[in-house]
Amino acid sequence: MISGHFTIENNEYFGDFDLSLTMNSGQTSQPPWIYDNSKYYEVLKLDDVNVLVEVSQEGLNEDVSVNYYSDEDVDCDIIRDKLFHIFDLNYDITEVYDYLDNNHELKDVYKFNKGLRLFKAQFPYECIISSICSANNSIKRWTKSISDIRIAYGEEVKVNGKKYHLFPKEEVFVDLPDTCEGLKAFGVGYRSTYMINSTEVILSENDYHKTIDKLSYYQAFNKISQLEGVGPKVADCILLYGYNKHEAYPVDVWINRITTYLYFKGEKASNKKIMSFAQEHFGEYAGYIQLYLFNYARLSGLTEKLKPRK
DNA sequence: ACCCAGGGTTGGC
DNA sequence: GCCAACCCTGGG
Repeated sequence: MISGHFTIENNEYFGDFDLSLTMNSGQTSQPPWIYDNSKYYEVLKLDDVNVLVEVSQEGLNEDVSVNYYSDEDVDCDIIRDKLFHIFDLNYDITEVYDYLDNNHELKDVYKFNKGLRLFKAQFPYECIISSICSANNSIKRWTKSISDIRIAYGEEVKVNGKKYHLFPKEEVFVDLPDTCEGLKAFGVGYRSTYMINSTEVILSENDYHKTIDKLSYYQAFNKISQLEGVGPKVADCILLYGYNKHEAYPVDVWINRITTYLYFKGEKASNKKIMSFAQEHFGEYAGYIQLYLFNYARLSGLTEKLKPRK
């Protein structure tokens, strides 16, 4: 067993980063990593080598401490690159801060989101399944389903006597015992057929993920929407968290209420209308603004205020 | 015991 | 475009 350590310092990225806030903000890319004794654990697959990372940070913009463990030799720059990708640390987020500052509707938003970043999936596929699972579901429930599926079917890595799991690959997923029925044991309900059928479509293409990567946001949206269980909201989540397309603006009930409250004087608007408004108005900042508005509403008490009265 | 809601999508009209 | 139905767990 090989192990090593490095840190990510604040001056290596632009803007703010808060690991815990990012990890626990309910983004549909994946469940939060395993949390134990103030540290987060996840298995990364790097050039086909499994590496367990142990990541911690004392608070906003503090040094991020990374310990890693693997059976094979790994270059710690590759681990660093992967972590930068997952937490979107290559992105100069101060552009978003400036945008918020210069738009009076969004003035209060930043102070509830200090250090919040996109929490991107290691593999687009895990994001697709997580996002399908999140539809008409609660955060608590879909994250448990996904975690349990990983433990049951994902590749296992053992470090210091403890077991960790990757998300299963497409090939494993379609071959699950009893496929759809078996999946239901994890509390995913009717979404199990969506998951399996979509996986089959992905596998039937030559390199599905690479194809999506190369497409523009708009083209990618149309293609990903063809998957079963993927409507407009889930499609945008997948594009944002799975394929790093920042123009996506996933519209759920809350984003609908918040956007109409801030920009439509509270008048009712369809999700479709809100989506196209956001893309024209926010452009490449749409994804972050959606993330920040959702979290802002959760933390500021705005959700209570916007709940419809019966 | 019953009812409701959860970061929606589907299929029917 | 609008509307009911979909599974299932946790909480009133």
